[in-house]
Amino acid sequence: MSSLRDAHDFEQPCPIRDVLDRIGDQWSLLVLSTLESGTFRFNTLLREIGDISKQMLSRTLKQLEQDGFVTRTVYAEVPPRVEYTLTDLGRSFLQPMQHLVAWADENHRTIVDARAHYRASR
Amino acid sequence: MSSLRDAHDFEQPCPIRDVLDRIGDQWSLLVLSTLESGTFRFNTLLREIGDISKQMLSRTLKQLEQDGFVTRTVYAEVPPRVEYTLTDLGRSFLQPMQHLVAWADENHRTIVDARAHYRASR
DNA sequence: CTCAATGGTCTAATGAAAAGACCAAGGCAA
DNA sequence: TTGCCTTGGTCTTTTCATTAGACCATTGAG
Repeated sequence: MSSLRDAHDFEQPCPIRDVLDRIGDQWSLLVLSTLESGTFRFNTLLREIGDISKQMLSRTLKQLEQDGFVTRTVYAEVPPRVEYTLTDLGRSFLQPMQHLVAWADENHRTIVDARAHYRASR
Repeated sequence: MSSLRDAHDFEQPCPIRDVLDRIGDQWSLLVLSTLESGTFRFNTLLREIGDISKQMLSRTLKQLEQDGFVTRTVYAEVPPRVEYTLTDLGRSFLQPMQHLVAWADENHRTIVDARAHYRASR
């Protein structure tokens, strides 16, 4: 198993850095976790997420589709209907993410306190 | 335990979103994982990471210090010596990250293949 | 006396992201 | 028949973050 640090030994495109580059942006995680609860149309996703722009949702979905996390299905209707849903890969990715979520829950207070303490000591 | 999605129920600052906002940027993870292997001075970190700018390293370290992931120690020498090291919190954070790293290793090929397939089907 | 090294900060140029106008196609109402 | 509505995007403009690189104070070495 490689470590995060190996990201700089560019023998090949490094797995972690490659994955984090895609997933570690502003929106991917939020889109993936929204899709966790089912299939969504474009505009529904937009409303669900709330503070993402059309452009970024479009771009993020395109990347996620490209990397095999999400499938895009177009129905030949008017007005058009396009549905997005998680692939098995996408679902499996959310599993390690849960560890991170759990950690965040456990340690959030500590972090908030650290910030308060930092500000107090300026 | 809250889910990633709860990020939008702004009762309080949501743990996950709060943590991801800080940690999910371009550099924090890379800095943290570099510090995993010990204590570093500013310029050494700069060289270790390689493609980060002074400004961003400075800013990233300041945030990590603020959130309690990293300690900053200044020695009254000339030229100045400033050392950065992980706190217990910082080290504990890298634990759930390992799950993500492992996932990336396991699934990287699948992702690369998905990309190739996507490109092929344009 | 000058030069190098450290840990930064400041400024100017570049790149990415957000906001919102715009588009095509057909259904529906008047 | 003339609008107007809806969807899923894209294009353009403005704003914001990031980068590259100059600059700074200090002092020990040559």
